[in-house]
Order: sequence, then structure tokens, then C-alpha cells
Amino acid sequence: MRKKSKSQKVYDYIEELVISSEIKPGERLPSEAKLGEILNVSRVSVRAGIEKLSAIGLVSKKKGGGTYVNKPKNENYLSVFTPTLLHNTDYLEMMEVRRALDSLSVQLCAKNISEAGVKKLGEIIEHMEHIQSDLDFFDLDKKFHLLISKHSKNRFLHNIHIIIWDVLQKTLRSKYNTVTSSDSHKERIDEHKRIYEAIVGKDEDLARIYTVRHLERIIDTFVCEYNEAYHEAKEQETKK
Amino acid sequence: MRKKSKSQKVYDYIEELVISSEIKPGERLPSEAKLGEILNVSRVSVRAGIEKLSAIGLVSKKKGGGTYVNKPKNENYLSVFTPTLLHNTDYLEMMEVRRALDSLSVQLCAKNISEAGVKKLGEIIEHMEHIQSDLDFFDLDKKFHLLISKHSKNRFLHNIHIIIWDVLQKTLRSKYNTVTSSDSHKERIDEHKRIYEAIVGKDEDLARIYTVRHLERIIDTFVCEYNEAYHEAKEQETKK
DNA sequence: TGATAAAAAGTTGTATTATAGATTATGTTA
DNA sequence: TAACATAATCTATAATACAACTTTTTATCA
Repeated sequence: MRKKSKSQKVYDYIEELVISSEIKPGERLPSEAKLGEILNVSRVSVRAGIEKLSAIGLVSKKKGGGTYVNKPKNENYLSVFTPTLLHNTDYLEMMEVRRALDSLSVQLCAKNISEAGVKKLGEIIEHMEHIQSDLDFFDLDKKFHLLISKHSKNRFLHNIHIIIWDVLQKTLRSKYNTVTSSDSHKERIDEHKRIYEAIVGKDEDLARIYTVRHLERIIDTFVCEYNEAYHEAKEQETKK
Repeated sequence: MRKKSKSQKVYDYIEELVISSEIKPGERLPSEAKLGEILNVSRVSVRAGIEKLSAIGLVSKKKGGGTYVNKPKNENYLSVFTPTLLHNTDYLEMMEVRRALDSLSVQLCAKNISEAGVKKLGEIIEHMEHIQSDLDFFDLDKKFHLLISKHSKNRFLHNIHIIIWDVLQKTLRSKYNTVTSSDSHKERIDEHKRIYEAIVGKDEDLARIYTVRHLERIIDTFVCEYNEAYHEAKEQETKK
């Protein structure tokens, strides 16, 4: 077994403190000097470990002030995505996952949603009727589906949905728009309306069916467009 | 505008080098000393910057060898989301999500798995027969289900599975053991064996059914034990 | 007594220097 | 040419010092 590095020792120690809630979000870590004392390592190693934790967004450092445990917000973590580029296939894989997760969340949502939640959901549908740009639709679409996952009352599921939509927004926004813009406004709004009404009627199965259908339509549309683009590219290739 | 820290300067410089492909994946970065010279900062600052890049998986360090640019794999970046999920986790909620995702991945796996993959899966089953401790079982269980999700050929799905098992290992290991240890060894191994055989037979539906049944049994067992513990606690309460 | 300003203490950021441990390159020898 | 020893290179860790910034305490004055 390979020996753990000193900085990893620090990393694990602090992570454990956070996991076990000994240090809660917003609270301050022991100072670097103190941590070095506790773990019997130099301040250099302590800093290296904390640097990593800060890079993945678990803690934030304030010069002169101390190091604090972050509140769990995805914005903190998204910055690391800049160097990545997601490809077409990634989009399809992601939607396949959504099909599985959304069908679960909408099911739970239909069972657990409150009156207030239903009202909010209705307002989003209302807004959808009056959108101007595809960008607006993306935001409403995101709000709609995240509201559903929120009312699934499964926080873990909701967190994963938040991650998925953040990644979507960050990396695939343009692609997503090409998909949604190609079909008629009315159709995609109707799809959401059907899901909404199934939720209102507390019909878990129906809500799930409409959701799966909604996602499969998006996937199909994308695959078709992708193939067209693929064939066009091929034609251009043969022309040469 | 706030002044950039030295370590951030290093971070940005290297990130730019990688994005502009001046240093391609697999290639080595200039040494810490050289980078410090180029950017006119001390080696400490260089190290801090590189430490961050290493934490988000853009580069890897080899003691004595140098620092290398990683191949751009999404799993490197998705892992940064683990901290978000560490907060507010609940075992049952996680297993509910697993039920949805595992049923998808096992389905895809049965369709796409290679001969070599089947063989590896069989070896894990073989190992399960000879385990001694529950800790070993956790590792094999993890390997088994991650191998399945890997052969689903959906990388996004696989990445989420990796995160889930990471969170499971970090937060719920003790709990998980209490669940698995209460039922007989034979039963839980048989469950995996059934899933394995369905995969071997390329029977997608059967594999999915056995997987769902497997997870629901775990959930049920946990709920029962939880209720028992809950009632015991209540009894103790009333005694007082 | 309360408010304000100054001082002190605490904390992170950067720099320098030194040594240890690991890998890679070099050169020598058989 | 191949094998082995050696040197050079590089990262890991450490100790120390000081700068920059924040928080807390203390002192002063109204």
C-alpha cells in the first residue's frame, strides 16, 4: 500500500471534519499553524492540502481572516468546467440519464407536492406562453424541471438534478437551443402542460409517462438533426 | 478590480497553456523552478497554483518525475461535485436514486458489455464467495456495480455512479455495513449472481428486474432495522 | 458609560533556503 | 550493445522570516 502524502493527510482530515459536521458550513477551520500542530506536519503541507480543498470549492480562504467551510452551492464548483468541452455524444448520454432521473422525480413530485408548489408550477407554465426568446425558454424549462425535482422531497435526487442543469447551462446551452428551437413553440409548451396537469391530478404514472415521452422527443429531435448535420458534412467531404 | 494572487497567476498561466494546446495531454509541464522563473514568483506560489490544478484533475504530479497534463476526461471534473452531495445526504434518498440509475445502467450493460467485461464480472462474483469481512464485501459490491455502469457505455451515467459510490463510501459506510450484515451472506451473493447471469444471457429486462429487486430488498431491510431501532429508542424513552 | 481610535494578536500570502526521496539522463564498463 | 553505476533533475517536505490583511483587545476621550 502506497503511503499517503502529508498534504493528503491534511485533505482527508479536514474533509472528515466537514462530513461529520464537526465544522459546519460558514464556520472557520483551525488556523494553518494549529492544523500543522494537530497533524504533526509543516505549514507547507497544511497549505497544500487546503489549497486542494479550496480548488474543489469545499472551503474558501480569506487572507488575514481564516479559512471557512463553504455553503454547498454549485456555483462554487462550476468554475472548473472551463477547460472542458463536451461533445455531441455527451449530450445524448446526459439526456438518457435525465430520462431515468426525471421519471423518478416527477413520480415522487406528483405524490409529495404541496398546494403552493403546484401554484408555482402553474405560474411557470403561464410564463411559458409569453416567452420571446429561446434563452428565456431555457430558463423556464430549467425552473420547471428543478421545481419538480425539488418537490420530489428527495434532496439527493434534487442535488443531482441541479448539477445536471448547471452542466447543461454551462456547456450545452447553444446545442440545447438548436434542439428546442427547431420544433414548434406550441408543441414543447404543450408537453410541459400535460406533465403539469398530471401532477395536479396526482397521477404519478401519467406524469411519468408524459415526462419520458417529453425527453424521448427531445432525444429523437436531436438525433435527427445530428444525423442531418452528419450527412451534410459527409456530402461536403465527398465533394472534395 | 482586486489584484490577482501569485498562485492564481500560475494557475491561469498553466490553464492557458493547456487550453491553447501549447502543452498537450500527456506532456510535461516546465519544472516548478522554471515556472517560478518565467512568472517571477517563488516556488511556493508555483506549487500552490499547481496544487489547485491537480485537485481539479487537469494535471497530475509525479514525485521526482514532473507534472503532466491529464487527458481531458469528464470524470476528472465531475468529481468536484462530490462536496455538494456530501451535505444533506440521506441513505434512503440515495438508494432511491440508485434504484433509478442502476436499473438503467444494468439494462445498457446487458446490451453493450464485451466478453472481457463479462469475464471480469464473473471474477468479482467468484471473489464474493470467499470474503471474510463486511468491509471486503463493500469493496466488491462497489466494484461489481461500477463495472456494470462502466459497460453501460454511457460515460455520464458512469460518472454519476462513481460520485454516488464515493459519497456512499465517505458518509454511509458504517450504516451500509449494518444493512448488509444483517441478512445472510448467501442471500446477498445470490442476488448479485442472478444479476450477473441475466447479463451473461443478454436479458436486459431480467437484469433490470433483478437489480431493482436487489435494491428494494436493501431499502426494505434498512427501513425495518431503522424502525426497530426507532422503536427501541422510543421504549428507552418511555422507561425514563 | 459609550463610542471611537489605536494597538496588539492572529491568520493567510509570499519568499528563501535546505534536505530528502524519486525519477530520468548520462556515462562508463564489460 | 547491454548492464550497471552515477549524476542531474524534479517534486515533497520542512523551518523560518516577513508582508498584508483581519479580528480582537485595549486605551482614550467625550
